[in-house]
Amino acid sequence: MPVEHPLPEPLLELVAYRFRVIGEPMRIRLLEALRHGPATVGQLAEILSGTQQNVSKHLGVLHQAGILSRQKQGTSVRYAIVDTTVFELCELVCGRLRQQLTELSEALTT
Amino acid sequence: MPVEHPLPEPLLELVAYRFRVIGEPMRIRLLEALRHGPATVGQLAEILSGTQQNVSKHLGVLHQAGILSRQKQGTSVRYAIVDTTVFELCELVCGRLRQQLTELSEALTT
DNA sequence: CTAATACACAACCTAGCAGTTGTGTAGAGT
DNA sequence: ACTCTACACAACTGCTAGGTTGTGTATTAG
Repeated sequence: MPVEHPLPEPLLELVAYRFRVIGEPMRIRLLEALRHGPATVGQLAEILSGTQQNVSKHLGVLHQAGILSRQKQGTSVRYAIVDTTVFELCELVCGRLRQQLTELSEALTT
Repeated sequence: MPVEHPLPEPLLELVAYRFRVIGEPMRIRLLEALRHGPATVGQLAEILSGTQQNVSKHLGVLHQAGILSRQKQGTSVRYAIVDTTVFELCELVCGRLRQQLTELSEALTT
């Protein structure tokens, strides 16, 4: 069943919050980095050239939103993707953005 | 072709910005209201119980992002959806949220 | 021309969030 | 016990953006 309209206010807040969680470049980069497999905070901080605290903070946000899973391994913590729909979301937006850009360039050249 | 990884920084910013644009309850409500057809600023302000200025501001953001079209009709301005992918995005998130909630309630009852 | 309508723009206040810095904590090695 | 490593938590700063208020602009009616 499709979602009823209008959306109830609490669900509305949740949906908006979910979009805002993904609406940060750093967090998208973290999701991209985790796309090919789990990684620890330190690994991600090194790959993305971010501070440990900042990366940990963003990972915490993604974890609390239910997008990532957290697993302790000794002193390390491994994060992994559990909500793969985020990639569908990103590709939908990417596709639409490229469509907009091509339309714009066509409008400029004609 | 799928988007290359890692995403280049400018595209990353655009994608993140697009998510942030949709990541506001008021704007989602505006999109929902426009789902069944175009409407003017005044109509939307009345339907959603918002001030004219605030509604106009949010509509401007959605228009600048290429999600809405703007058409003057006398003293009124009619906005309409041009990017229907926003609804796919919302339904993806809604579906995922409901799945999370059911999983959570199941985990609580067992 | 005057007035009313419908909308957008600008200034302001404020809340929220990203990023940094400092500190606390838990596990592994010596 | 001591130390190092890896991570999280808390406090602080600065910026961004939402909401309100006030004002400007264009169109229509009288």
